[in-house]
Order: sequence, then structure tokens, then C-alpha cells
Amino acid sequence: MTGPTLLERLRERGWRVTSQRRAVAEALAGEHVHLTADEVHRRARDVLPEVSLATVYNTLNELVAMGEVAEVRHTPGPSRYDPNLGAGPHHHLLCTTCGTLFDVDPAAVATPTLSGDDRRQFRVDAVDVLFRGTCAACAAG
Amino acid sequence: MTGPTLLERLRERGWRVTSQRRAVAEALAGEHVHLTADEVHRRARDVLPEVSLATVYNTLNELVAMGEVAEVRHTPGPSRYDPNLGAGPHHHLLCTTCGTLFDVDPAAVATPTLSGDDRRQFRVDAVDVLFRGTCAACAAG
DNA sequence: GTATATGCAAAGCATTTGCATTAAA
DNA sequence: TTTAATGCAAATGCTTTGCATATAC
Repeated sequence: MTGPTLLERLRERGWRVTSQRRAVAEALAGEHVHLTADEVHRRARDVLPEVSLATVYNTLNELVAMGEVAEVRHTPGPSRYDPNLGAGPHHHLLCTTCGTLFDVDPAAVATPTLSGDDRRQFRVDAVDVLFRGTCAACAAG
Repeated sequence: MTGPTLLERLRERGWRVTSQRRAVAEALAGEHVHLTADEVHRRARDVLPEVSLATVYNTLNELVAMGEVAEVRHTPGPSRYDPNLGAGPHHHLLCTTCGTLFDVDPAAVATPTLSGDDRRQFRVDAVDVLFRGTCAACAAG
């Protein structure tokens, strides 16, 4: 079940594996999802103090272009980066009170499909679902 | 079926109805959906040449806060404003080739629901679905 | 050795804000 | 008359870019 790591896949695609890119990949691999570019930068700097924010942005953009990472703009402010691809569709819960963005257990959502005319006029490659509401912590007060 | 107009609803909520706000409301009421703030500004200026971009932003933000208009950030670049609320959930199709954002016939999508643990831990207020793919024009071209 | 990635600093957009002026109520 | 909205211009925040240097291959 465990395929090649992110860095292995990137090497196969002809990437030069630099210490900076390794640091960014490690920052994303942690248990924290939905990091901003700035948060990735901070984490990468813990490992490699001289990595620049520009390089973090460049690397994140390349990962997004390759489909390894999703850029998510559901929240106000900066984009967030979601490395949880490969595990099928990645839906989200946004708590409109505290602003936290949660991952949804994919088994908990029946991915919607298009029907009617729209189905014939559009070829769908991916579906993104965002549930807006209130998380347990905020509901509890 | 035809309820009060946008401006009437705003007046009911204590808005001062200025010529600028009227111009913004008219710009949004046109048949073009998903305008950027800049596009709203251009259209509003056709009617009221001295309206400023800052006022357009202020007005759009107020309309979003009131739930009259949805701010949509599915595309790269600036936010787009979708006045098609009140007609229930408003799902979208994004053509990843040409970048156009289309509205979806609400009848063509079964709005997804949460099940399992997530249902118990999160109170859902709204659901947003984005289909990514290729539109008919791009598929043909 | 050569092509590519990096860091830095500057530029680019999109959006917000402060404040004096204007206008709705 | 009072309170809120406006326009302007400056500030902010996020992201990208140009270019000289460093480094993976």
C-alpha cells in the first residue's frame, strides 16, 4: 500500500532534490494539514534556517502544478496547502466561528455528481465539497 | 414569487441608499454573474462616473456580510461576487482550461450531506460544491 | 561544466484603512 | 442636524519576479 515517497516521485519527474525542497516536503509531511506558505516557511526553517520564503512559494507552486498538493482558498487571508492528495477527493469543513478548516473523512460524504444537461456539457475531473458551519468546540461555547 | 428587490431589502435593514450603492446593486443585477470587484466598479461607473473602487469594495463586503452576495475564490486572481443567492445552494463548474466559472443548475446536483462521526461533531449551515473539469467549448476546441 | 535552484530585494496586485468632506435621513 | 457613506491616497498583506550567486546533476 505504501507507494514511493513524495521525494521519490519528484525525483522520477526530473526534479533536482535540494535541501530546500526536502525541507518543504518534510514540513508538509507532518501531521498538520492546511498550512499557509508562511507556516510551511517557519517549519522548513526549523530544519534549514536559511531557506527563503520565495523558495517556499516556488516549491509549493510546483507541487500544486504537479498535483501533489492542493491549494485551498476557502478561508479569508492567505492560501492553505493540503498535501492529502492520493487519498481520493478531499472535502473540507469550515467553522465560520473560529475559522478552522478541517478535513472530512471521505467515507462520510457521498461525492455529488452532475445530472441533466450539465452532465452532457461538461466533463468533470474532480469535485470539491465545502461544508460551512460550526465545529463542536465553538458550539459548546 | 417576486419578492422585494435587493435595494428594498437593504432599506429595510437600515441602509442609507446612496447613488453609489444603487449603482453597485445595478451592476450586480445584470445577467453577468461572477464579476470581480474591478468589473463591478467599471459597470457601476458607466452609470455613476465618480464612484470609487474603495466604495465598491466596502459595498460588496457589506452585501457579503448580509448574505445577499457570495464571495467566490475558486479561481486564481481576484475574488468574484455571485449575487445568485436566495435560489438555494449555488454550486459551480470551473473549466480548468479556460478558467471560466459557470453556475450549476441546482436541480442537477444532489447536495451532499455529512454522515458518520462528522455529522455529530459539526453543525452544517451551508454546502458549496465545485466541479472542476472541461467545458463544452474547450472540449470541442 | 551546465543547467537549474536559490536568496534577496523590489515590484505587483488585491484589498483595506484613515481622515477630511459630503450627503442621507 | 446628526450620523453614516464617500473619495482619495496611503498602507497592508500575499505572492511573484529579476538577477547575480550557488549547487545538483
